[in-house]
Amino acid sequence: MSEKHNHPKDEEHHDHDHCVESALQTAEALCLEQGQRLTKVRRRALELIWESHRPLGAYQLLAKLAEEGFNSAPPTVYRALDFLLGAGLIHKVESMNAYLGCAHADRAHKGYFLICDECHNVMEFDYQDIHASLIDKAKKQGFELRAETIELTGLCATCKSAGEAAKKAAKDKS
Amino acid sequence: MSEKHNHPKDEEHHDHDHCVESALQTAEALCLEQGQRLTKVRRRALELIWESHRPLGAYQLLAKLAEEGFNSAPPTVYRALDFLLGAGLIHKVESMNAYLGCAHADRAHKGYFLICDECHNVMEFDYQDIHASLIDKAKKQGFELRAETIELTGLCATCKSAGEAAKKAAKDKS
DNA sequence: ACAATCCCGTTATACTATAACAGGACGGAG
DNA sequence: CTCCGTCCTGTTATAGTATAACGGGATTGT
Repeated sequence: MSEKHNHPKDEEHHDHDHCVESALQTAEALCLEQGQRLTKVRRRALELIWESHRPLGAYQLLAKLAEEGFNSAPPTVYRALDFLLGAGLIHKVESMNAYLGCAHADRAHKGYFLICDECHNVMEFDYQDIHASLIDKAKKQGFELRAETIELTGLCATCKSAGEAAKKAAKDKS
Repeated sequence: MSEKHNHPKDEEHHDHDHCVESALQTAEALCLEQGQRLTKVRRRALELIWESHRPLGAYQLLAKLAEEGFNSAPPTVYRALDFLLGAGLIHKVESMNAYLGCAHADRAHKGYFLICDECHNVMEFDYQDIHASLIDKAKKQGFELRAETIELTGLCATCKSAGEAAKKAAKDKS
């Protein structure tokens, strides 16, 4: 029910290139299906977002695109981002002003995130029971739900143990 | 378990001045208890946020403060906001870059929001069972939770029925 | 080929937030 | 009371995020 995503450690465990490629394939299929155009900028933007191991800021992405000869003005990147967001191919992490490849673009889902304050890695998880509760809850208020922003921040397991180790070392020293 | 908050319609139903006053009292008590100083700017900022009927942007707040003779440079307002956020007296609505009085500062809670895309009103609700699930979920991943951003956007009951009425009228006309 | 639409280039600007340093107010120790 | 340290504020400058507006070029369907 939960899925690790974009964590550097994962590089050891999976072929990240394959992730990117698969995301691109999904994107192409989706666009074809919906009569949308996955243009060069959009396609490359999506690739770059996926290649990054953590959420990418709009201007970081813009810089990368510029390096490759794309236009370097902000609207370029924001247009691409808007398109990808609209197609459900990426998510915006509101609390970071950053953008992340969507791990489940091929099926209906909502993106819930666990964000580490320390290393800024993000795990996306898909939590159907909470989703159902939220919908139900909103409906009871006569509220028609369109989007959910669920962002949990804190310390990931790795940083937590690193922090505890550092603390212990400092204590031993004193 | 849920509580309407800051909705214009509520003006008919409750004495908003009382809300503001009560929030201020809570704030004073809290600061006293924690040895924090609720200075003039901070106090006035909190009041203005509460007086507003929807989330207030930092620069909107700054403008109001400036009108009243406070310093008009951004750090003034961001410092006040940081303080109030830290004390748990207000929330930041990440998806709007705006700030909202916290309805339950006097007890431990997390702020979950229902945000209307149309009228931009926000209802805060307090949803203990979801909170518990999220904590549990994070813990299972070895993740130590620090903060939660739960923002649901869509159409509130009022705007929904207004929208449907408008649609119907358009249809009748054609 | 034509029109309609969608996409992109470009310039300018709005909006959101923080860095850095100096001075002043406040509270507690002596 | 006064000195000291700390917390708060004033001020200037700048970083970072996002959109408006307009014109031109590409694409698609007819």
